[in-house]
Amino acid sequence: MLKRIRRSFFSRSVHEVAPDLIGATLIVAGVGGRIVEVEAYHHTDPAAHSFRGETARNAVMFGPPGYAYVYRSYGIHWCLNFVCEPKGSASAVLIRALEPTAGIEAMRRRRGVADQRLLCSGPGRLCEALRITGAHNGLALDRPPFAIFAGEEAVEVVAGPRIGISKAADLPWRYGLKGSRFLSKPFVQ
DNA sequence: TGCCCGATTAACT
DNA sequence: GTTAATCGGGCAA
Repeated sequence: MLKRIRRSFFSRSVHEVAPDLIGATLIVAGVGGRIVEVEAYHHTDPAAHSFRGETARNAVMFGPPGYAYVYRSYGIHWCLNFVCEPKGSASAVLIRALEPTAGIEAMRRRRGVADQRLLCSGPGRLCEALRITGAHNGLALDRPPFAIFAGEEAVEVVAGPRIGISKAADLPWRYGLKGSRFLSKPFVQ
C-alpha cells in the first residue's frame, strides 16, 4: 500500500529529509520513478543558491517547505529541488536521479533515447523526462501534478561528496541508493 | 553595462 | 579528455 508523503515531511533538516527521500517515488502527471540520488543544500552552505540572500530566482527557497524550487542550469537544463526546513531557512534537496517506474514510454519520447538508464540519471535528464520546467517553480509537492510516495521497504543509503560544484565540494551531502544502476555517477568507496 | 561563471549534457577527439 | 550550447545572477567599473 503506497503512503503519500505530506508537506510536513519536508519541515525538517535537509540532512534528515535528503536520505529519507531515497527509495521514495516521485510522480509528475503520471510519469516518474523511484528516487535513487539527491543532494542537500543548506543556506549556510556557500554552494547553495540561497547563500547570498533572496533574489527573484531563489525566492521559493525562502518560502515554506514542501514546495518545488525549479531553476535553469547552464542556461539549458532545468533542475528540481524540494524546499525543506521551516520557512526562511532557505534550504532544499536537489533531485538528481530516478529509477523509471511509471510512464516509461512517455519518457523515451521526451528524451529521444531508448536506454532506461539514460532517461532520468541526472538532474537535467529527469526534468526533461518528467517535463518539469520553470512553470513548476513554486508548486506544492503534495498536490497535482506532483505526487510523492514513501518507499515500501527500508533501503541502504550511501553518502558522498556532491557533484558539479566548486565551493564546499568536500561536504558529503550527496545521498544515493546503494548499488543502484540508475545513479548519475557511481559513489566511490 | 559588461564580463565571468555555474547544482549539465551530449557530441566530439 | 575536451568543448559547445546558452541564460541569469553576482560583481566590478
